[in-house]
Amino acid sequence: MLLAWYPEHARDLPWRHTRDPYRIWISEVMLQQTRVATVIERYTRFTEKFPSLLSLALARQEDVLALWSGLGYYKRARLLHDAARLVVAEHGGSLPQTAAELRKLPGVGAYTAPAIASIAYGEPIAVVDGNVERVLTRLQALDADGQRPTAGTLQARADELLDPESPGIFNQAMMELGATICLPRTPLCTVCPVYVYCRTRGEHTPRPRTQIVSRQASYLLWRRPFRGQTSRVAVLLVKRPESAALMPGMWELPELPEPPEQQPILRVRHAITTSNYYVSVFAGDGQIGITTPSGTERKWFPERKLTEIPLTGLARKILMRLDVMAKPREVRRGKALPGGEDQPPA
DNA sequence: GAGTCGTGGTC
DNA sequence: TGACCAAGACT
Repeated sequence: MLLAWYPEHARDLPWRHTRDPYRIWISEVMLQQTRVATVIERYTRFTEKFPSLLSLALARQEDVLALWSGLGYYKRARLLHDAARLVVAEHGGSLPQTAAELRKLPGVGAYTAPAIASIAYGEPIAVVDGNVERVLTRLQALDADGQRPTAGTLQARADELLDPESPGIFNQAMMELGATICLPRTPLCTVCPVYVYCRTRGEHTPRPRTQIVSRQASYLLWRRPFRGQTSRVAVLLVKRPESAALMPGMWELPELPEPPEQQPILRVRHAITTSNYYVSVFAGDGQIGITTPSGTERKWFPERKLTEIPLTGLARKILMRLDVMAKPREVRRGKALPGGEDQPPA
């Protein structure tokens, strides 16, 4: 029933048009904790720039991170790059073909290994992601005792249900069901293809979350002509230390310890995992001193270089809102965005 | 096993 | 507006 439902209702996604294990791998890593809609555009750009595992392995880490900028969880990009080099060095450039072997690659965990193995190589092994967990928990009332089922229980139940003839399709169908029908808040039980088998019909206790705290931050946007050319503008950026726990080695605007006595040119809210940052951006002109920790690299970047360096998501957001940085080309419907929409208030 | 790591969309 | 949360991995 699920296998019959899937072809009719599956979304048309770029990575469903390929059987290239490398591309499946890229898509799975990008999709980790990241929405499909966000990944689509990034996947396309990434695979255009790095069309093969070898091209990725040969790339500089900075160029990989630049393409990842804004996607979040930058450790994924580093581990992906490390894994690509490892595959070239130790596996002759071809991905391992079993979940057990794939699992040994950095960044390939309990979900991603079976996902690649089943989708790209047809190994009969079930995936358990957030969707599958929710679907199974509801379908079989696995939290009837008030406890969330363990990973082992979920994997066992999923493997029991798996169709060994079409493991890749089955796995994607389970995830698709969770993503489009068996939704977290309001499951669409009336159109669910497995409604008659469902023990709960949507009852489900969500997992507890860690609390969000609010913080404030001020940043400086300092622009000046680039190499004396009045037609080109450069922006001052600082590089986060390689030792930083958060976003190491990525470029951002200089942060101000205190908000200066002037009106900000932009206010934005930016959520970073467990913190909500209320950010003010001030125009710099050399009057506002910036004190960066010793050893921190500072550099003036011309506008056109900004797309080529690993910026933090917040820096990208600020530079795009203030029209310093061009927005990435709009793909959908071929409708070019008129520049300069979403202007900040004066 | 719980904390941590980013971000943008949605309601 | 603010809380929720997405095809998780790692420590």
